Amino acid sequence: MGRAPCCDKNGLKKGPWTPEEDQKLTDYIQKHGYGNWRTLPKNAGLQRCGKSCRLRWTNYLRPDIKRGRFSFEEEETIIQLHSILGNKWSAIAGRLPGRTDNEIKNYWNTHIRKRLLRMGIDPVTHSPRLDLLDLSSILSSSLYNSSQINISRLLGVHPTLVNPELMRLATSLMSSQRDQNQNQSYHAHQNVQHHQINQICNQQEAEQFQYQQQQQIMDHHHPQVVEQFQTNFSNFTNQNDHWQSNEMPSSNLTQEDYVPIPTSHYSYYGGSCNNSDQTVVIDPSISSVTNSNNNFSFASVLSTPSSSPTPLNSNSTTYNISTEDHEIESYCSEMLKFEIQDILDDVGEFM
DNA sequence: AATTTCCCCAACCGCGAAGTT
DNA sequence: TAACTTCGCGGTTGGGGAAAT
Repeated sequence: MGRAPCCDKNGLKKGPWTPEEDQKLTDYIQKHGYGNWRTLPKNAGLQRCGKSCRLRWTNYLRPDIKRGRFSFEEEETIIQLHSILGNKWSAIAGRLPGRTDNEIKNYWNTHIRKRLLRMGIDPVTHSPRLDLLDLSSILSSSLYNSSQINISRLLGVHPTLVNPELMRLATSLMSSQRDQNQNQSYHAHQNVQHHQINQICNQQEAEQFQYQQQQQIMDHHHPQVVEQFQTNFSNFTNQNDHWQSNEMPSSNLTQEDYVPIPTSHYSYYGGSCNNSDQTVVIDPSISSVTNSNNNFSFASVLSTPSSSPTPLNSNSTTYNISTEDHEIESYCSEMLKFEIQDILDDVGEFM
């Protein structure tokens, strides 16, 4: 309903805070608490609006704020939570003691998001960029009979930014697609979707549903490939014993903090592919990956997404990669290549 | 050394939710 | 129940420092 008058209309100060202002605000809050933000600046002798004071306190002056670079564990937690919550920065911040929503938001936009893009992972959906595209519908309309598919041109991506294995996978998928009947079992698929809608019981699942629909396009058109992807990822995690299911990350997360992940879309964690199952799956990516380089969780960047309004940047953007960024990125890239290669092998056998 | 471009992040803005009268 | 106030959130902006030219 009503809106608080803007600071401008009252001639209040805007812009960067001075040390004197910081001191006044800190002193006042330490003595009286913040109570009513609207009246606080007047009482504290500040020519600021309450909103500005609140922001300054919560994002900068609060004594429990942790400063400095985000740790691997914090990054992992952010990515994991973002995959579940989307751009709910305050909710994510609530799981990261000492970090503010603003700080996490900034860090996401300036570091993590770019890194995921470089790795070919959509920061909105947390899925490999390829399956975001609904390639089947794009290609079936215009390039259905083409033997050579220029994926990078279709995506508007510079070829060097596309993992060649992903390119191969896309081509393979499109080749198999060519032989399939577009309308095959479509109505059965719709019934499954309807059933799933009825199963959606909480908001987070509802947020995931839109993405699930995209995934189900893949499920519908390429169930064998999807199943192989699952199986391979499961095999990989078992073989390498990387997932330490009893361990928790350094954050305060507990198992109860993780929402059940519906298995109606294909899972990167090796869960069931059965569309009608509603098995509760605890996300194994909460466990750290023990690795000589770092303990960044690969699964966390491939986990179940939620809708997010964050727009994708142009893929043609080039980035400077810091040493630490590069370590994380190269580790994840190697794991991604491992998976894709296995899938390709199995797809080859299947075809 | 000067200028331009890029990048980060503190701060602002607008909106909806929640609370109060 | 409507009108109003306050709070908190997410998206965006722009100043300033760093890097590139």
